[in-house]
Amino acid sequence: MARPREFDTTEALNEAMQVFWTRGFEATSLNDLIGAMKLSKSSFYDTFGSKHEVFLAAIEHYKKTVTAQVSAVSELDAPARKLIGSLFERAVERMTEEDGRRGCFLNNCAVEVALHDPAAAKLIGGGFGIMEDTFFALVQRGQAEGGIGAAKNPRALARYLTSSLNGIMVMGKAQPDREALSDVARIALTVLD
Amino acid sequence: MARPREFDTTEALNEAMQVFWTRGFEATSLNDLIGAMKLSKSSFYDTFGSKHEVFLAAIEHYKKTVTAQVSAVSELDAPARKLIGSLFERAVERMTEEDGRRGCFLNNCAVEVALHDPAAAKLIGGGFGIMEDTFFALVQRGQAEGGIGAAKNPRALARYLTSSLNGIMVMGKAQPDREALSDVARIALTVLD
DNA sequence: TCAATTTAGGACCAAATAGTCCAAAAAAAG
DNA sequence: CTTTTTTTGGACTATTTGGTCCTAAATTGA
Repeated sequence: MARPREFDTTEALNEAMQVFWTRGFEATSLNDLIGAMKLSKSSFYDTFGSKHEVFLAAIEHYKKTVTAQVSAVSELDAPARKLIGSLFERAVERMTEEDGRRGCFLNNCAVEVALHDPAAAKLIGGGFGIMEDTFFALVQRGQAEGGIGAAKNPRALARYLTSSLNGIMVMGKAQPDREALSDVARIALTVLD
Repeated sequence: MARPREFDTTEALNEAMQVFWTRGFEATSLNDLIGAMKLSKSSFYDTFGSKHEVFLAAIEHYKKTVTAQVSAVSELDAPARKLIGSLFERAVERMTEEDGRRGCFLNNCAVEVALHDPAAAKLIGGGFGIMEDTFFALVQRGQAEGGIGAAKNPRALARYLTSSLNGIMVMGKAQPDREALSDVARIALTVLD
């Protein structure tokens, strides 16, 4: 049952996430997975149960790692409004880079499977919730600092920012045009005035 | 070669679009398709060539039909700003109805296949372009009418609106919460002030 | 009604799918 | 070094995949 000492379950999960991220759930085959995770078929089923279970675990893994990165950015010593801006900027930039065009894993999953996979939908919803909470904290900070209009409902603003970021990433999939995406990001953030 | 007189290619394409729309490209099988299109396998390949070609044709079909509906709305006799608002409202409403949760076909396709299917990506980009143009016309009208701030770049605003609508639909996939989506839509439109 | 054309059904195909199972290798523990 | 525990590779399964092809049925126009 226990894996050999040097086997890193988290790392394998990370590889699985990468594959699902770039190819999507349906287009990822078992062979793709065990290839990326560097384990045998038998070990795969031993340890993870099924393709679907790995998929759910990969979403969970994404939430832990990527949202942690975003949270880290949000705690940098800079005006909150500026940090929000840089999160948007980075998204635009990534959508116009070759390896960044796969966008946000949660976004991809939401669109591809949420409708037919309730378990995944729940995890994805939770992931968006984390993003929202991150923005919420930033907005509150920004309102205290004065960089963001204090009259607005910070929870609604946080939702809006999460949604906007997702919109930019969808647009970037079909039209990875930096100018256009920059326009969108810039305008989206004027709401914070 | 020619189909029997009463066979409606456009209607078959419409059925194909419905299936791709609700299931996505990868998850749609040949049997799903010929079942929905009500045609034999041989006729399918005779007439449409391959699954992928039907997929592209379905995207094209969507552009013709759905974007035409949107254009129709945009020509109603009401303030442009109001019309934009009702387009957003309708999107929110649809994302919270059972059969509307599949969202926007272009959005789904962009996220699922654009990265790996250049032919599809091109069509999808064109589709977003049509949406953008529709918003562009509305924004210009709104600016002339005075309902939309005249100082802003209408092209950039149109891009922003397209992106925002897509963002709402992604959020709706995982969190079909009407209140939350309404919040987002309302805030998104404050940009037009 | 007859002959030409077009369609449908389904047999068939090779490849790929997710998943099972076991014998053998390898590692760990003593 | 031996025994026990783990892990592996790959054979195997049953099903499904997209796609081809041919025969028989149906529809057509005359």
